[in-house]
Amino acid sequence: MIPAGHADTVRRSLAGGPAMEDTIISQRKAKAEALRALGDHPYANDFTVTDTAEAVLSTHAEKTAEALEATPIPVALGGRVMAIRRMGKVVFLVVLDRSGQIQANLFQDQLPESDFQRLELLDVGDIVGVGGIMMRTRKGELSVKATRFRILTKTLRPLPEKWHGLTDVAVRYRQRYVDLIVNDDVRRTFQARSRIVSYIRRFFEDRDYLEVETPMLQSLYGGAAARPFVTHHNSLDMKLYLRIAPELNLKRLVVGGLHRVFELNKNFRNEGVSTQHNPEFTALEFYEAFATYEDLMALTETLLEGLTLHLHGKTRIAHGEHELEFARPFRRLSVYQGLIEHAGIPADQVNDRDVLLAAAARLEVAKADKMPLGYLQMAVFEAAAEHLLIQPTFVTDFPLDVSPLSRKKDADPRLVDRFELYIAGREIANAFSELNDPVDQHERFAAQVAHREQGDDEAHPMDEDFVRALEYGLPPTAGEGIGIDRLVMLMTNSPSIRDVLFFPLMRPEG
RNA sequence: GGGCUGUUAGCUCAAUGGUAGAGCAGCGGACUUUUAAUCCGUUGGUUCUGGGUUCGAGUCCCAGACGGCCCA
Repeated sequence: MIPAGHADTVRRSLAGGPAMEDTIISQRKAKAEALRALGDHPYANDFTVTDTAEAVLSTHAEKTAEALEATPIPVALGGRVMAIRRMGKVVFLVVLDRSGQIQANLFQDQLPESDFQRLELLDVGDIVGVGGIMMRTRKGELSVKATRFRILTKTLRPLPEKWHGLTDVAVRYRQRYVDLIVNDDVRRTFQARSRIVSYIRRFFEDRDYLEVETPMLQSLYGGAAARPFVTHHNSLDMKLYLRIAPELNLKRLVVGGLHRVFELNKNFRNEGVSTQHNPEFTALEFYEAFATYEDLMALTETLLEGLTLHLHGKTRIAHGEHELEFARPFRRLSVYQGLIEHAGIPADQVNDRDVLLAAAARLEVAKADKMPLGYLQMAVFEAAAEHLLIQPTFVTDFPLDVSPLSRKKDADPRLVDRFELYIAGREIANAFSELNDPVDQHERFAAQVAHREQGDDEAHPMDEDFVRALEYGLPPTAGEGIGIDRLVMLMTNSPSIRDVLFFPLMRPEG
């Protein structure tokens, strides 16, 4: 039995603290000390785990109780106790490991006496090691008949209630470790995220792309229309920006002869927080020399169709109230077509400022009168069409104004060879044939600087070194960025970006 | 930034302006095939924080903190 002195310590602590949480913690600390008194380390690391729950359950799924008894199958599992059902001389545990849950059956007459006694010091949430053989219960549940049992890590805090779990979103995000323990779907979402990232890496590696990493800390930011975070380097005493995109550095690498590169990494944009936005987010960018934006549409279709099949075994998946179909080919819609079809702009007036302004007013677009033509066209397009683009749709042929890094269309220099992929009403990808004319690039930067001087604080800054790189010759190249968080949201049917980020940005706890 | 809304035991939730409760968890006990085990007994509260109104505030008012939803 447990020495009376230590059992008393446990009981005495019941009289304890003013708050229940403190009482529970002091009770459990007393249990940890009682384990020590019995010669057990309450934070042991010498239990050898040879099996996982999912593997043993699936391997022996077909075996009958008799077969398991005739041919004993030894297993050793380690995991967290999610439930304890005490029946006197038998105790049932639900143990959760990295693969899933399994029941362990602890019969008093199957265990060393000391192991069975340790159950008195066990709480839900503790990490345990269980050794034994596989068996089936009377109800047929494939489970472990324990011949060894140890508490490997004594926990001090109680888990949320087993039935309702943890639902307070603020606590779920701040204490994601608890969320991950008790909410299976959260664990599955992040497992899916990992599979998505790994599939993408393999996809590009298989196509002879080189994965690279370029700086997050930059003395000059660029590659997107966004406001940056600013920081400071102490010993160099210089202002630094967190990158808003890796685009310009990746194109420098293509200039350097790395003709197929991708980077899958973080970007930082100084903007608000919403169900679609986190200031820190993950993006894939890839660049392929001697390719065009048309080639990238085909590549993107292949990537997403393959990814959907890989994850779901089919190309049609549920997302919120919609069903999304990822089978190739995806719909194509030019910006002009969108203005005509969804904003009611007559075909011969898509460049008519007054007609667009009237549409903007009708669609309640703010500050439309101050916008240059291309910005106005996009604002009207987004207000009228964006939310209608549920099935994967390539929006093509963007106005030059809003595309300072894209190649002009040979057939119409007011437009560029660019597309954005919309799915479920949201922008998922942005791609274009790269502008590689250094003189044109310099002029585009100058135009952006002019926009900035007129108050557009998201306008692109001048980057003289990037122009110099182009002067050495960027081969004809197409590049694309894909928002990984938003892609994971689509693939895991998650309504908020916070559901696919382990630790979304939060204000500090009060 | 604006509007609406939430915060009560470790967790999930109740409570006409009138003694803050339940279930789960915890603690004591019974129980050798349970499955949200069951049964008996029982502990536990800065009602987010600070003011105010009131004989009396979890509840009404004001301010603040931290969330959520919608809008910009």
